[in-house]
Amino acid sequence: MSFTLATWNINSVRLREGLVRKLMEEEAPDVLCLQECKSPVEKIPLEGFKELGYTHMVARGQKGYNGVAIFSKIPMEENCAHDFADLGHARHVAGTLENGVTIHNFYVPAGGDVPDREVNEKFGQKLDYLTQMRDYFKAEAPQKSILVGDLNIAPREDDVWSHKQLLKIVSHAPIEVEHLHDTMEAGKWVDITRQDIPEGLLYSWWSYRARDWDAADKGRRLDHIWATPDISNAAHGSRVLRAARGWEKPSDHAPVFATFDL
DNA sequence: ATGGTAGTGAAACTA
Repeated sequence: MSFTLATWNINSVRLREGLVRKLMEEEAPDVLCLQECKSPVEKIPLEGFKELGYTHMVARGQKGYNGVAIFSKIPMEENCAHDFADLGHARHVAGTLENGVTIHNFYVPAGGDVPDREVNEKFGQKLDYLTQMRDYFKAEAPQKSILVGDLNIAPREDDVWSHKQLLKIVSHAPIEVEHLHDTMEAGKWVDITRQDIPEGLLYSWWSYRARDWDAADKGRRLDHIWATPDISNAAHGSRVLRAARGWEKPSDHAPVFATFDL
């Protein structure tokens, strides 16, 4: 079977229910992973999504902040949910599809403004979160698994509009990129987006604060799709739906897609 | 060096 998966930081699933439905109707991924739902699970507007065929959901939520959800047209059961770094935040949930593929959906802490844990507690929490992710995947090698989400790190030079100017900016600082690579290695994860699109500038996020995000194009690739080696060669068709950043009342993130032929 | 915008929820926090 073949299935298409998308990951999108929606920045409020209730405010942007209409945009989620638009994506479901126009792009129709089999599985849609959302981050920053900013909603308790019981207030997620399920009905409209169900009508479009997304009859399965696993989610974790809280009031006002964070929140992750996976919507699927394919039968899916909850696998697990972890509170890495013990922040008490809804930042991870995992589901297993009926084909045996497990999907981990993450919203990694943004990490505040200063890339130094000595002066910025939030940056320390981000590094600790990544370290615990690493240890979790090192303890038991994930198999037939996909990891997606807003990882809040743009690891490569061509994942940002200016490598040089962002070296001291949280999301592209060397220490956090190192932590992300450690997490990747621990689970033998393959970066599917860059497997499919190995060359060139590629972004999934553009700040709300830019005067003209499209013309300025000062983006970063913060949203990722990874897979374990046993299914990584089944992946193809990766893309970023940049157009969604230009929709009315948009999220500051664009959805990222990949297709798996299994 | 600063401020620019957005969401939640009704001030201050987070991004």
